[in-house]
Amino acid sequence: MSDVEIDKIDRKIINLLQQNSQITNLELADAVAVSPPTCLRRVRRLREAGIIVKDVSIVDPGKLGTHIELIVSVELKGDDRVLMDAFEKTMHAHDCVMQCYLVTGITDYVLVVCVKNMAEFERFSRATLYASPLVKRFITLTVINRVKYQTRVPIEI
Amino acid sequence: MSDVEIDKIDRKIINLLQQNSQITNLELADAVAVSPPTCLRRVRRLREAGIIVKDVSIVDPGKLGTHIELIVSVELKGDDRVLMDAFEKTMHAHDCVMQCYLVTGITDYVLVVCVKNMAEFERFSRATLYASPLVKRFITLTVINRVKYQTRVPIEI
DNA sequence: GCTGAAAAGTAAGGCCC
DNA sequence: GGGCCTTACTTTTCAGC
Repeated sequence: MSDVEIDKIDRKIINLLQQNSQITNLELADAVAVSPPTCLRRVRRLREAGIIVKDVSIVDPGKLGTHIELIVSVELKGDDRVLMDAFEKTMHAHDCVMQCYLVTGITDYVLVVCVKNMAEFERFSRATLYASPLVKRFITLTVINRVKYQTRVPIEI
Repeated sequence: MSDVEIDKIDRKIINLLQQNSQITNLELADAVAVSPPTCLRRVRRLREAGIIVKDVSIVDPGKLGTHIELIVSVELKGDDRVLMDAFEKTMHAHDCVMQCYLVTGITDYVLVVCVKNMAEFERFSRATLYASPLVKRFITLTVINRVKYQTRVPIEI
């Protein structure tokens, strides 16, 4: 949790691991010009500091049968933090909610939802959005095409 | 590219790798109850088929100094596919665009943008949104809190 | 033909400098 | 922070079902 010093080499390591976490420690060490043990120590430090959260495989949902992506804009009735916590907990509980953002502007929450079919979305919206005393209304946008999807956070060297 | 048969074991493998791609082949093989070589062959097949696209480290942007996330809703003037292709190319070219979705509904594109500060967003919007002959108007929502961020696509076993 | 078993190659991770 | 060595995982080859 405590702030950790991040130097140029660390940033290079983060950038490379964000693009390919399968890279071997030897290749990584070579790319950032330090010895393998040093590189390993740095990577471990970044993990322990919670800067590198986890390593995951990215899957192409289009190759896995039918799936629909939706973007839902949720407008709230009020700003009761207790109700909002409950709402956020519900979002965490539902696997189909890929992303959930609390925002300022013309709406309050923006969700990215991934479902197998509209029946599943119907069930989800009934269970969470219609059911919530906090939700005033919501607007659903259907994703035609996921033009860009990048997990990499831009980091300046 | 060609469609590949995906059975229950493959789906289990995908689910596990989506949660942790650092798992060893031995652990993975054990978890899905096949031998390590068989497991390795299956993982390789999933990669070659483009189902597993890549492996990445997930970083906590909050731990890397200042950063602002924005959600931009872009409304177009028309639906000229040539201009849209140009717009999408621009989105790919800009590192700060984390996600870009083409959608149906009250808007046309939804972007998730990550910048260091508002000056950077200003530059980005001038270079891409204001500059585009295709963009009618856009609405910017500032992310207060990234409530949920999941890369895992839900897969039924 | 696909799966599991054993062996060889290779990288990770600890220890000392 | 870098070099060496042990350990363990990956990965190929081969035999069996």
